[in-house]
Amino acid sequence: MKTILVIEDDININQMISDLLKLNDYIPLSALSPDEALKKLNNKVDLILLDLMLPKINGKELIRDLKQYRDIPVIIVSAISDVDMKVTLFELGADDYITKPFHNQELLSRIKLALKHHQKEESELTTYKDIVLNDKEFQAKCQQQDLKLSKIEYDILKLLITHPHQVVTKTMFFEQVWDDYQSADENTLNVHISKIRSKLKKCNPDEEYIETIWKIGYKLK
Amino acid sequence: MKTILVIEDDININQMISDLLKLNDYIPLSALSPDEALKKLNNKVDLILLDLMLPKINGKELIRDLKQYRDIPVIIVSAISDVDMKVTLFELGADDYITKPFHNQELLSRIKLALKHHQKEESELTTYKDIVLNDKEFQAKCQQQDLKLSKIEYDILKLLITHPHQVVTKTMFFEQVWDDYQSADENTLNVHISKIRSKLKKCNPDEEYIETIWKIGYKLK
DNA sequence: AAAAAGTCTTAAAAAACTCTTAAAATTTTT
DNA sequence: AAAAATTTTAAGAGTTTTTTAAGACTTTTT
Repeated sequence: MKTILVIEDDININQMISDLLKLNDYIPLSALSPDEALKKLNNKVDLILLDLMLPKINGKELIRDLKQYRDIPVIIVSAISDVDMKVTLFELGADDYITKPFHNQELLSRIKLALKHHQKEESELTTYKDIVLNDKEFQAKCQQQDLKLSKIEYDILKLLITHPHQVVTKTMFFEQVWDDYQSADENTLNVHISKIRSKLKKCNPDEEYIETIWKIGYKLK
Repeated sequence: MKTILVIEDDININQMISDLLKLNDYIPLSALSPDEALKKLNNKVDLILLDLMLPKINGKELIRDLKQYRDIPVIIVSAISDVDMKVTLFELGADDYITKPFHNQELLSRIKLALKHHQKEESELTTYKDIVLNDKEFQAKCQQQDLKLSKIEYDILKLLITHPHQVVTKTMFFEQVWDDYQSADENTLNVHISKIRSKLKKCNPDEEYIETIWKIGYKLK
């Protein structure tokens, strides 16, 4: 169930959109002003429908503020067909727009599409607890801090995170992390695990991540 | 004046759209079938309006064929509101879609938007921090000063700048900068990076631009 | 409870990779 | 065809990563 924040000052339109969303298995949240919208962001919000209410509010600023906290897809609902403004909104991070009056089906389509797009982008990240691996940037973070892993350390952690709760055997490490697993030494693996643990501990001393499975391997707990 | 190829098997609708485009200072080209469309691509075409005519034609294949030749923005005109299909079309390179029946103004807006988006991507300027690449003049500037890069150096920097914050792997460099990436030598890449760095440092000694990602490649930080 | 086997941590050695510089080879321009 | 510019090759210095090794520690087995 996805939660959608509807930012629209006309209480009737807001109600209408909310009802439509509810009918289609979304959880609507209403906000009649930008301030109210920012407060509602404390809830889990998966997508934002934003009426620009021009010229009352500054769309640029609002989108920046909305996106600052978390990367939530934003669809602009706009009465005007001012294309230049739309371009600017896109540049700022609006993901799509729809002009009033619109067909309900059209709105629902664009919502579904934006959610799928966003999900796809998120899927490029690998996460476990507060650890986030970003392959594109080759960056491992824990508690938003950079972990500064070497390539082998990164590969080892990645293998663990892509097998959450499962035991990753030593053989699996040797096969996947080292090209030539014949020459692999268990001690070497130990040392790398130890280093990863100490780096994780520096970031978050209260959490234990890697569990030793005696004689077999390691797993994330 | 932008040329728009209208692919739509219903001759009346095709005519109607073409008239609308002509009234709004576009040059319409009509195609009633995929085959005809591909032939018309010999003309200068800036944008494609594609009616899916489902299930008669395979949208996936057609978009791939249309885009293969040149990267032209494609807007899907669709009678159905099959969102999953739309997602696939997006993945294949459709840039936007509009569902029938649509308002003329809405169609024109989306065309204008797609053209702008595309132009922006194609536009000559690529920037990162105080580095500016100008493809048309083949000139790289930093702090307004000319960097005097060679072709390979320019290509390397361009590849980095078009992937900000992402790691550009050595393989990516070899594939994109050198035609034959088999013969590529890592040492050669090192030397070019070194030269780019020294030229950047001359321009702006206080900034570090290119970060080495050990065993993987480089990235802009 | 002692011995054996396995694991952890640390530091140092070894290996792998990168950087810079200069000279050789190639390509482009004059 | 010579000159200029670019690209590649090569080599040594420098850096980072990976492995090795040793002693302390933990779990399992006897």
